[in-house]
Amino acid sequence: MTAEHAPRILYQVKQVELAVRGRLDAVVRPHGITVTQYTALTVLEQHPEMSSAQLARHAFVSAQAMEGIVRALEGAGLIERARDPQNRRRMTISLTPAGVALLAACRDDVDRIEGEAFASLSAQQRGQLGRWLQEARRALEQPAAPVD
Amino acid sequence: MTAEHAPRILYQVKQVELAVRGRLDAVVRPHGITVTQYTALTVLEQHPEMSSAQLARHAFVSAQAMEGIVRALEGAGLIERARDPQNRRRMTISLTPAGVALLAACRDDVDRIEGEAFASLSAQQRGQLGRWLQEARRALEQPAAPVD
DNA sequence: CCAATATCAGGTAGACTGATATGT
DNA sequence: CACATATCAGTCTACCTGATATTG
Repeated sequence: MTAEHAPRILYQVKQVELAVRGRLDAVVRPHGITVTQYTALTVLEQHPEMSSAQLARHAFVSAQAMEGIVRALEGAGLIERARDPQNRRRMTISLTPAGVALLAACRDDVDRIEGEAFASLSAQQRGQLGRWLQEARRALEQPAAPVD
Repeated sequence: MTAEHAPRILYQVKQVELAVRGRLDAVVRPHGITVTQYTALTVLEQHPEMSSAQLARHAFVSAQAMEGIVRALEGAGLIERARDPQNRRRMTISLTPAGVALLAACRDDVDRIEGEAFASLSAQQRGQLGRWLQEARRALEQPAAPVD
């Protein structure tokens, strides 16, 4: 009845993301990249050999937007692209040794932020949280049945 | 031993945020605002009478960055600012009827996205998830004890 | 004088739409 | 010819740093 409007879980997700962004920026900026570029690197770490177009769909942005990010990472020598022999229009992206090294250099600092964020949760609870979030992303990934 | 690097929870949070952004954009863009501006409105809904500087700290961005967002919302007639009689340097922000109406107009669509994202979770599990995320934000908010 | 707030100015990054070239 | 991919160009939003005025 009262228009109290309890915060949504999506609101909480956004709030955590906002809180993390600044901390992450402080970690990755000294390495010369932005948080967005770092995120793209971590996606490539999880999903090797993606193309820029696949990466764009994965991040729910336009191919042109991802192109800019990929070009920046390529210019910095953190990734390299090669024509896919199977599909000559595709360029498969892979991390260079420098890219792998950058991720390794950030790993401890990022783990520390994660540890801080979820300090009060047991390993089991963290697993549960991760699975719920993974399921949420999966659910949002597939386009909703058109209401039409 | 193997450098398998299981995805972090922070990675999952970011992935959900990426997935939500596009969906949210489709909801709020027809109302003439951006996702960032919408987020600021929802923060004001949860925390009335904040100043732009407070809003900036809440979102972990600079006062100047939030100024631009606030000015856009003010220009669109969704918020209004008034000098705080207690502190004449502060401008307290409040939602206008138009701002309240915009949030109301988006509510069902956003609830639908949230329902989709967490369809597989019980009400109890959603409560647990929300509390864990709220705790994570709170933990990240307070600056870590300087390692020094 | 110092701290906080608001705000101007200029710069970069990341997102968009539109258009083009090429390969399947 | 349709579709996917890569990429150029222009524009807008959202962030940044630096500087300034005002108030506490």
